[in-house]
Amino acid sequence: MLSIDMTDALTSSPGPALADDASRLRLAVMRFSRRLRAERAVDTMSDGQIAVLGWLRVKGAHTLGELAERERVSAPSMNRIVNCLEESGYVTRTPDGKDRRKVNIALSDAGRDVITETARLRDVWLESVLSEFTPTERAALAEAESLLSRIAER
Amino acid sequence: MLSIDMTDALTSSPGPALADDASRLRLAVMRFSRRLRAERAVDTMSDGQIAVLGWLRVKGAHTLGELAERERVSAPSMNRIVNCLEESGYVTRTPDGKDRRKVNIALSDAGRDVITETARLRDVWLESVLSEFTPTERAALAEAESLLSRIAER
DNA sequence: TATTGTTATACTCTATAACTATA
DNA sequence: TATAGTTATAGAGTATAACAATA
Repeated sequence: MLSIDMTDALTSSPGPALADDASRLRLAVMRFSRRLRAERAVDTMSDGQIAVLGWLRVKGAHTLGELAERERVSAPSMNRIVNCLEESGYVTRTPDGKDRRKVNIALSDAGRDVITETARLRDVWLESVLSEFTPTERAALAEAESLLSRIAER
Repeated sequence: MLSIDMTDALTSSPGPALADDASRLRLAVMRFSRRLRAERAVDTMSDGQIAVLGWLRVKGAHTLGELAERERVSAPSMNRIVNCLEESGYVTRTPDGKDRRKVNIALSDAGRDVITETARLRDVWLESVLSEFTPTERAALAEAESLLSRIAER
């Protein structure tokens, strides 16, 4: 039977070490996301709503299907998120001129304001934690952010 | 040493850069966790169940309250998770000898088998992604795993 | 007929409040 | 009275299936 050394770091060799690294990374990310969720009780926007507004702010208008694919949720789930945002006046729906089946979803002025402020509020806790880290550790987390995003897009 | 894109990097100065880093890290982790969730359709165990079995395997028996605190969920939520695991025969409940209010939850033999196999299945995808990364990138992710765990424990 | 978006419905996970048993 | 665990209930988020409009 295999005995796996839990102290192993990531190595360039394949096998048990790699499987263990994958497992540890998965568990760490899941715990982290739950911890982050525990900090969001102060505001009223869901993870999905904030992710969509943040994405629209950076990348501009997208169709519902594009947003669903981007956030890795089903079309009905994304529709529900967009409905909430529209009711709040944070996004607008505009039928596409060329393909009238499509609907372009864009950030309103109110949406732009609220994503800036809400994201700030949600980040207060994480920011305070990061401020206590060393520059080296923060650089490592910046690197990780990039790598995690790359993995998530696969 | 790590190669870091300075337009994205965490810097040692406080202020907007730090807030932006926190925001980006948060969004990346949330997307990653959703992506990971999408890979679990093949099996029937929830994130919480897997996290608990994995923790019990490494750390041995714990009370319900300890597990709830560890996983950052409420006691009723953890109770529900443990109920499912007990019905499946993967954990056992044993009243504590010294304080009869407490209940020790321990991995059964079947639980030990299933966590080993299930974790392996769930890690197949992530492992295949990691195998295509460079040793430097994988070292960065190992470092991130440690840092994310530290943050989650705050 | 295929695709985009939407609605209807049900399921999972989570939390708060209330309850039981023990300290 | 306080604490550990459990039960009852409700809310948020998600998915699949079915439907409508357009290509």
